[in-house]
Amino acid sequence: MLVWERPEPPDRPVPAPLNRERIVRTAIRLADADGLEAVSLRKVATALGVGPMRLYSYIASKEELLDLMVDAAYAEIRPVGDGWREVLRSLAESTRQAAHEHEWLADLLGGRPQLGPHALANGEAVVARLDGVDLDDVMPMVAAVNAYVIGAVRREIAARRAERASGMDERRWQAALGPYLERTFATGRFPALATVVRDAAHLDADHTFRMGLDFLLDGIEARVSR
Amino acid sequence: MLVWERPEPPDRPVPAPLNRERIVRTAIRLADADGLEAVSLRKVATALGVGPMRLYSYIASKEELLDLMVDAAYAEIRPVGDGWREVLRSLAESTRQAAHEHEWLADLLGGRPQLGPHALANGEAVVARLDGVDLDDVMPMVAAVNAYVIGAVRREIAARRAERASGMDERRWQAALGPYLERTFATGRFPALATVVRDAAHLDADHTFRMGLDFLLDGIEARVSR
DNA sequence: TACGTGCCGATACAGTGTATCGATCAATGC
DNA sequence: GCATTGATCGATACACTGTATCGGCACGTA
Repeated sequence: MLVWERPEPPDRPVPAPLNRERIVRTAIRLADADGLEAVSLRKVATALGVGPMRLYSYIASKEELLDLMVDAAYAEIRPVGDGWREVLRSLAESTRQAAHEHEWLADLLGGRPQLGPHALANGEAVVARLDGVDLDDVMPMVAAVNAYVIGAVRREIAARRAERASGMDERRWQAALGPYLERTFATGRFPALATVVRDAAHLDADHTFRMGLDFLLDGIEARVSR
Repeated sequence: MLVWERPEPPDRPVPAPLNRERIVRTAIRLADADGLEAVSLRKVATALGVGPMRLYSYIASKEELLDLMVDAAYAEIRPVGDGWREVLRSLAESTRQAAHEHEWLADLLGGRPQLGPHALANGEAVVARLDGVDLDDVMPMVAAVNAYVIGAVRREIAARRAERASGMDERRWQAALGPYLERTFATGRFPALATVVRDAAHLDADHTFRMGLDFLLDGIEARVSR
């Protein structure tokens, strides 16, 4: 077969100059699309058109890559507003929104200390906007809000995934979980819980998040201006 | 070589009757000793003296094993006390204590919906003790406390691990982290943060946890008795 | 041109979760 | 009592993981 008849080999991904940013962006793209378990050094490397070991010039371990991903996400989390209440609320809401856009964040947030530049810049932005607050109150306030957000977001994303996993539509979810809870409650072993689940008002995710956040901010207000 | 000269083979671990409880207890023992990454189906099976695939008669996947571990841990989390404030505080404190005894809990809490019998029994115990509270307030209150605890405990355990990992003593930790922060702050890019870290009072883990919890409970109080 | 040197990445290794399917054993039918 | 069937169990295998190793290559220097 002559050259002319043979098709050219497909374009290889050009060995573009590598750097941490490109690596992290690629990993985030994979994680956004298919979750954290889709992020392996081999897959990231393949997507970049390089061998797996190439990445080890830029990171020392996979954990470092995950740290870099989280720090990159922190770049999207910026509090705005005036006054400590607005600032903390906006910190919480924008963290939550980042986790909605990058569900894998829910798996990583709070899992390791965040000391990267964007995380620190985020802390700086928050603290700088709390300038009216007593210096000794700043850290506890921010820590409490962050703790609440991390936990709330984890539960929210976990619930979302469970729904999604039980068949793509919400029909099956109710078909699978509803009966289980019905049967469980029917045993009579959880009467108080059954009553609450059956009779109390059910808030959606947004309202649940905001209500908890309001609790917290109200409580902070009571202490800060005591 | 005659039989008499040949040593008997070493005692095999007797193929003790298997059940989920033994499997879960073994997995928890491994996780307590060496962390979650020490829990592999092979290691659990080996510790039980059986082949890996044997476990699949009792669980459908590793995730199910982790779910069972979390549910087993919930058996140790029981709120006590009278009045919603005492109950919620005790829920928070006993959850935190369980995570101190089983650090791997910090990795799993909030990661998947908890619908196991012990988790439900825990919910039942909490809700049953909140009988004075308006029915529509119960879930938001409990959800908020749980969210806070999950986040707070994750951060606390993460910090503890970081210290422990940077050399067994605390010397190296300060030798490694202190200078990094010093250098970072010395750049002048995080002035407000630097001021707080350097000049504000530093609470230990216990006080930080309780302070955040107090914020939250105060805020709940404001709403519940409005 | 010859030599030393540093680095890059192919290969290899030990480990993972789990699908597969042949061997084994109990129960059943004659 | 024996043959056959059926179910069950677990050894083997597979695809994949993170990362250590080290041969070979390119490059800078003598």
